Amino acid sequence: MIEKTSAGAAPRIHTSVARDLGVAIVSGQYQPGAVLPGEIEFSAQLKVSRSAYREAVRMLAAKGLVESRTKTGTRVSERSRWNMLDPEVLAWAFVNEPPEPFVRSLFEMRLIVEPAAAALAAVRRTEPQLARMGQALEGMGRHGLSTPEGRQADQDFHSLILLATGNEPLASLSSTITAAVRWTTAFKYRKNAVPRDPLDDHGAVFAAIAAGDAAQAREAMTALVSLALEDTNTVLGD
Amino acid sequence: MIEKTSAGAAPRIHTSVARDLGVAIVSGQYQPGAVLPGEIEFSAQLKVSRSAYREAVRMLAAKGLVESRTKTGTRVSERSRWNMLDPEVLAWAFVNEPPEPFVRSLFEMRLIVEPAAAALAAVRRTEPQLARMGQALEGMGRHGLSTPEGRQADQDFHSLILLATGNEPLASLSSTITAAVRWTTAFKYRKNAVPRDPLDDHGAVFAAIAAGDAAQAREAMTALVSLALEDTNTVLGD
DNA sequence: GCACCTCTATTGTCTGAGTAATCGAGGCGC
DNA sequence: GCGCCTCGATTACTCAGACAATAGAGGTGC
Repeated sequence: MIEKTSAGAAPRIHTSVARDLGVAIVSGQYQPGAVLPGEIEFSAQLKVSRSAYREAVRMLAAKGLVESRTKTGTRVSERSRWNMLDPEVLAWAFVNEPPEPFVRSLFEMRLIVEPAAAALAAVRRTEPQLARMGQALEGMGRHGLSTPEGRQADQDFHSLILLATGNEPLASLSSTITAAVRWTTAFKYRKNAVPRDPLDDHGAVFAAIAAGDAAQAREAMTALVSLALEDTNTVLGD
Repeated sequence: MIEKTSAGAAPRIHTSVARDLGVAIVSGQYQPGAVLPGEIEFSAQLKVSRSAYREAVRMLAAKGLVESRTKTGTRVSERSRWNMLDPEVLAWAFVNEPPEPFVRSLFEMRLIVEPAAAALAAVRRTEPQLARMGQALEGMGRHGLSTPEGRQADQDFHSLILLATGNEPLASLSSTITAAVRWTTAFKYRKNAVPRDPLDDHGAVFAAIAAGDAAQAREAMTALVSLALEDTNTVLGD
């Protein structure tokens, strides 16, 4: 839950190279099918050793962004092979302003997954999980979404619901969805379009989950995400 | 769609080391929190160079399975950080018989995602996509699920539906879900529990999508996955 | 007992060399 | 001319060895 992001992260070269290349790829700077310069040339150009460069490429390959073959070289994979659900890939997609259809797609996915997850969580959540949801909700109310603490609490809330489904693959979507929540929220605030206070919506979801009412939880979560999508649409000028 | 798996794949050392380690981790041979032996010792033990070993570790780190820190060493991450939706991780999970709750979780996820995807596909699919779905369906009927060709057609069918949603993040679940379809089907047949012919179920989904009937598509897909889950339950002895 | 310092073990980074696989060109037979 | 085969060059892959940087452990002084 409490992800320590920037603090203790020692800057490792292969990681930053992977990040830079990854951002360049997902933002379209390298089109799918394009071949990267050879290892020796490219690593020299980036002012890093071949080993560090190769490790970076391995990371990108593990996320489906590139494929390396002897003689052919390293080429950018087709978009359909990209692992868009990988939290890092998603984060890279939001470094530059992502295309509007992509943001809508994320909300569409949330509208599919989160209501169902809320329904499952309503009947499966344990007491400690419920307590932590309450704490997150309280944190949202206390700090507000304009502060990092409040946003963290928001993400925690959504994450906890997915966790409470007791479904591990579904919980893996947690990092993806919280990333989506994080970036779209930041996006909205960057545009100075501060929407309604979403605390009531979250409260309704929490109440339904606390009551163990699956149908109500599904409905409340649907409303929550729909309203968030509306807000985003307003910002995007729909 | 047509994934060339084993054919032209040259065996690269870092890939096979990553696979072996990945399988060992997801099958619980290395518990979360456990630290792997040091690079030098472990790479020597595996009879590979340190560079190859490090590249393998970078791949595992990219999938969230391990975390490396100086001095601390490389340790297996908490399960909640694992990228279970990564196609390779999922494949690794099925190398050894995965725990039963995990298989159920996958079906639960399919039950959430696929009906919604079918509904979207019904209203968004293009004619070429519909044609390819028809071909896949025909391929299933012609070869049957006992042949690799028939199973491939089955996976293609499900994959095409996710693709036809026009939702990129959702389409990323395609490889995950087809992997789930692949392994559970193989699992069932390995147990010699050949179930009903699922062709009619698929036909109903196809018809609804062809007709552009979203509600009907959702319903038919729900029925399809539910029946598949029932079959699996029978095999698992529920 | 506590704060600080040193020391050591471990990953991170770099360099340079040699290996293996693959694609394309050129030669050969028909 | 056309198809097949051989050969060579290009590229990623693998290996070995060295040094740097960092974060813990353990000792030291107060």
